[in-house]
Amino acid sequence: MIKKPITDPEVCTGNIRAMTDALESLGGKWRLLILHYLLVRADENNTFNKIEKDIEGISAKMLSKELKILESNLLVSREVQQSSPVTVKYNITEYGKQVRPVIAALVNWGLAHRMEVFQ
Amino acid sequence: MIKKPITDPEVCTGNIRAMTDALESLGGKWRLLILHYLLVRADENNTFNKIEKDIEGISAKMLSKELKILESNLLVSREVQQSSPVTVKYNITEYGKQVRPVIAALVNWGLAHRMEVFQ
DNA sequence: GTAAGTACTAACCAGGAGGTAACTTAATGA
DNA sequence: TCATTAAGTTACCTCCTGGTTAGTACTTAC
Repeated sequence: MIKKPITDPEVCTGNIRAMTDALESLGGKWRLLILHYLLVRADENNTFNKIEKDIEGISAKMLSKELKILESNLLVSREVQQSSPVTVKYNITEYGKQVRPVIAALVNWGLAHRMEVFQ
Repeated sequence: MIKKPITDPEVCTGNIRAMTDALESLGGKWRLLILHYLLVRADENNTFNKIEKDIEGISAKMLSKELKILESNLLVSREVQQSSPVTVKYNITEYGKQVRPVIAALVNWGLAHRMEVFQ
């Protein structure tokens, strides 16, 4: 029930910009799904192929592209492992873990919405 | 720090579906901005033209389309007022107010992200 | 030498999201 | 009579997202 900060016009325009920023960085079909995947599997050996197989429906092209963007936004780390053949390990960064509340809010809303709309 | 529900594979697939649902219903460039607008101005006289003028950059076409979708998802109410010319009042529903945590999470993340990326 | 595994990349394409501008309908007021 | 206002709608266009299919570079195993 934080009334003042939300209704204050100045804070509001800041909030709108913040939300636009967030939608820009986290929007799209795959980005939050990838982050969710890596969040649940932090510190596991999340290689490119493993992620591609586990996230239903994603193509190599999209995975590669989205991982690059997430990496450039410091949300995901990329580590080449000198095995043979060379594998690449992706993990969520400590900073990236801050998306947890966003994902939690969406998951909660999604669960409640399914209840509401489909009885 | 809810570990069990998040790492439990069965709950996880449910979570993924929930998040997909949420992204489907709330995704896109305008929907959350409209909901944010109506959330801040609950019970005000939010007519079509007023919303169109206040939300920077949105066109009548997009506003009309998105409001229809939000209404069909029970997030927004539409009320025709018998003035002349006839005006239409839009408001967020009680159910729609449940998006508040989603918006709050995005706003918080957006603010923090701006700090991180732009120092 | 060839097949398979890993991590991509390139080329091509379709659909849809979203932008722009003009038009509609109905009532009112000058 | 003409302009104005509110709430859309329609037609048209563009660009981006994302899908599909191949192909590349490298290394090891057979």
